[in-house]
Amino acid sequence: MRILLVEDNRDILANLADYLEIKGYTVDCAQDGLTGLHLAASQSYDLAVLDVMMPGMDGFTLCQRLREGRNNLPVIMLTARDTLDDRLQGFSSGADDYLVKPFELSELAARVEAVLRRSHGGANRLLAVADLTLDLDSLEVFRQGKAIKLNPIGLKLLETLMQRSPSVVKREQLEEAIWGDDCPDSDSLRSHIHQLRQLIDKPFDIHLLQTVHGIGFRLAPPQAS
Amino acid sequence: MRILLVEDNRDILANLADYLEIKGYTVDCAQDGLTGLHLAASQSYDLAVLDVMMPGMDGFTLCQRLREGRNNLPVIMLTARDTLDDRLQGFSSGADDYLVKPFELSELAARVEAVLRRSHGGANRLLAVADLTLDLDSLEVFRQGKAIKLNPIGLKLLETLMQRSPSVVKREQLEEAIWGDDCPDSDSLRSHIHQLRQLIDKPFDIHLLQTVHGIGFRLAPPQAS
DNA sequence: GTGCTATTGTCAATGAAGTGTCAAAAAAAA
DNA sequence: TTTTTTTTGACACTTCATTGACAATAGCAC
Repeated sequence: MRILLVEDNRDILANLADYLEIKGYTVDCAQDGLTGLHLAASQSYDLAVLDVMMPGMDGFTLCQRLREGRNNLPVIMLTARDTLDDRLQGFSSGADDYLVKPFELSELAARVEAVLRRSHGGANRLLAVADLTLDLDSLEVFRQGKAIKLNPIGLKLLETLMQRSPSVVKREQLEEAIWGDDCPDSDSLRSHIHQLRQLIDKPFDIHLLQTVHGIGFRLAPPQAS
Repeated sequence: MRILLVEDNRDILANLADYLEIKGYTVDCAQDGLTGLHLAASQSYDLAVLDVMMPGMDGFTLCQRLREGRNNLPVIMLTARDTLDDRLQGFSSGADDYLVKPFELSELAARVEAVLRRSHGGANRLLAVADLTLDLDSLEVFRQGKAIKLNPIGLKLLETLMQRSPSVVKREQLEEAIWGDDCPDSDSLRSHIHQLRQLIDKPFDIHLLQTVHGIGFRLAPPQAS
């Protein structure tokens, strides 16, 4: 696991770096925000630990830059207790966790471990088909970066289709996935498929939700196997 | 607060002792491990600060003896920078924290404060979602630097939502988190969610507490992945 | 190709279920 | 007691699921 550590105080920096290395992490250090940003851009890290108070680019700004440019690199912020209140409004910069100075090193280790667990092996189950994604934990649906709001049934339908993509899913299988054993009399599956199409396909050029006449439906880019 | 300080170098010992006493602690000193052990056995301390390199009984051994004999006296170890193995051994012997020489006195004070706060109070856990924070020890809630006062149920609700953020938390999970197995007959969860919204979302522009119809609620900034 | 039939797409309306809101009663705490 | 917290019920409102009707399409037999 690689950690990027940005902290302007040389002693604290050395202390934290030593400790994290003892814990088995590979640590790269920077003493100012700009250096940290460059490192983050040129290297690949699993986690960034940023001090808030730094000359030049402060931790908040650095965190925001990281969030803009790269994929979601987890961030832990270090902040002094007496500046906590004033700076809370800057906390929308998107850090994953915060640590108030002074803190124990073991506390830092616990946070690092927790954040890494959450971001890596964590319960972040994400389904993706082409440019369509479904996060099974937050139940957020995105296509081409746009958020899409779905009903519970729409979500269940999409989940089933995505999990089996690009296979065809039979109507009966879809109905069972939604209603279990007691399906409604008339086939209201049609309506739900229609509604799902309206939301995930209609606003876009490429249509992913395809009908296989007499059998069922499949979710896949056209002419894929 | 009583601190036991064990350090063989007379000058350093005096320096540290003076500083800690200025900071308001009561400090007992020992210049070797055996004396330190006797003091620890006969007196009652809140914290021990031990040098690693000492003639006779070294800091590690002393730390282990302390751990064997007495209840959990918190220990901070002082170790030289160039001895990495020492540090590893320090943690296996059960120290709560350690400091690499040379260090600033203010750094020592910070560690002492942190260790004492944890051993007396709880761990300093701070949950954060966007600009909303919840300190699990003091049970203080802040948003944009403003303090927010919450009921016990509101706190429990917020804690559960923050811990799982940005995942959706099902109604049943929230109800179980609050009431355990015997939930109230009617769904008073609605009222509590409503009240929580009034306090943490209504006064602000960005609403964090989102409802996922038919499923539950989630605490997250809108549209964020 | 033509016509027939089963299947599917489309849409609006209905009723059901879930939710937001508020205030008063009940319970608990101070 | 007084105060705070929690529960409950009522009502309005939103969202959802289901249904039925009709049009459009695909597949099949001829």
